[in-house]
Amino acid sequence: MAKKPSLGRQKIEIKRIEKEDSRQVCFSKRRAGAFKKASELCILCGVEIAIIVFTPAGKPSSIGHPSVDSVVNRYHYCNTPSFNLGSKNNFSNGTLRMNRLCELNQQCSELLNQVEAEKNRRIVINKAVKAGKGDRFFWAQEIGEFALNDLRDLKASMENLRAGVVKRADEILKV
Amino acid sequence: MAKKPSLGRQKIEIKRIEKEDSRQVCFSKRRAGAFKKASELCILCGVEIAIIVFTPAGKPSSIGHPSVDSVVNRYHYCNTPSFNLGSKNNFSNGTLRMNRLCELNQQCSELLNQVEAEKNRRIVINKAVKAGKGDRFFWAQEIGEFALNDLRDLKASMENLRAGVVKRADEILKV
DNA sequence: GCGACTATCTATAAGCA
DNA sequence: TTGCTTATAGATAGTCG
Repeated sequence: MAKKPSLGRQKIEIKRIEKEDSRQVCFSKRRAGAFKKASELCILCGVEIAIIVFTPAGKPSSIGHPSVDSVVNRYHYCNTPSFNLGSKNNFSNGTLRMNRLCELNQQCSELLNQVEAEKNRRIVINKAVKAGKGDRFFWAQEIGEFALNDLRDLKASMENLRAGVVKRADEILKV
Repeated sequence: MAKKPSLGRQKIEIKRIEKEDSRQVCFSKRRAGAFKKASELCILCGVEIAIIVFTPAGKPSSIGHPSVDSVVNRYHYCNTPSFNLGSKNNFSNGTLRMNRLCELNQQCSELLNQVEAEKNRRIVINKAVKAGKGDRFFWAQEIGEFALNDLRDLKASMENLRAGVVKRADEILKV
């Protein structure tokens, strides 16, 4: 009779794969997929891109157009205020520090944007909830509470982060 | 008569998209896809990864875990002959600073993940609201508004954080 | 670890809001 | 730019060799 050669692709949860073999296989396949995506993005949109990844075994693996180094250099260059360029040979500490601060700033900007977007979505949902007339939504209630708890944690994390930044900045200034 | 709501996804050739608008849209969507893939690879396989890409407009955009810089540094370290190790002690201050900043970067990454998780939950809630069509949802409404207030606070915190980072960065540059 | 294969799952092109 | 929808193209989990 008919056999089932394969169940086909199964849905998986995005969390660490515990089985080492599976993790390794997944890594190989997805790394290839990621590199391909990068390549396509590069060709389709004519942009520069670089990916650096470390295998589970800790070996570096990378791809870049025109090259990893050129992209990384351009990245550092872009994150370095132009008036620092004259003292390029002074790169040592200040510039590295600056890069990190700039990056942090950039990430925070992105977070801000996301929060803003999320806020707007909340407004929409609120309106929907008001307009709608639901019942038998116990499960939705649970979800709502989870989300709320998460937001509390998130807020706390942000506060810690801010405190850390301020403190660190103070330390730097003392030097 | 029957209309054609959409032809759905069309096959495209992997070559530079000439139409500028389309190229820009494609870039935005695929960059998001690529970043997501990187994030999944990172979580599923527990590896470090960084992507640096420049928008068609030339602006740098990046993602990295634990941070772009830490991955780039590790990459350089791996590609750097050991004779650089001798001057380790020269990094005394810088290294401590770097570690601290890396921690902050990591916190930022985690926050990003949390925001992402929140976004996903929102989608679930949204669908739930759409799917159901009952009434008396006042509790959900409260939750929604509470969350909204939290988001406002969160946004304010982030703005302060960013302002602090920018200010400190400026001060450092003056030195 | 590397391909091959299949059945699914996921990403996304196109068009519009 | 970002979101949403539809319908399809592309990626990949599970399995075998």
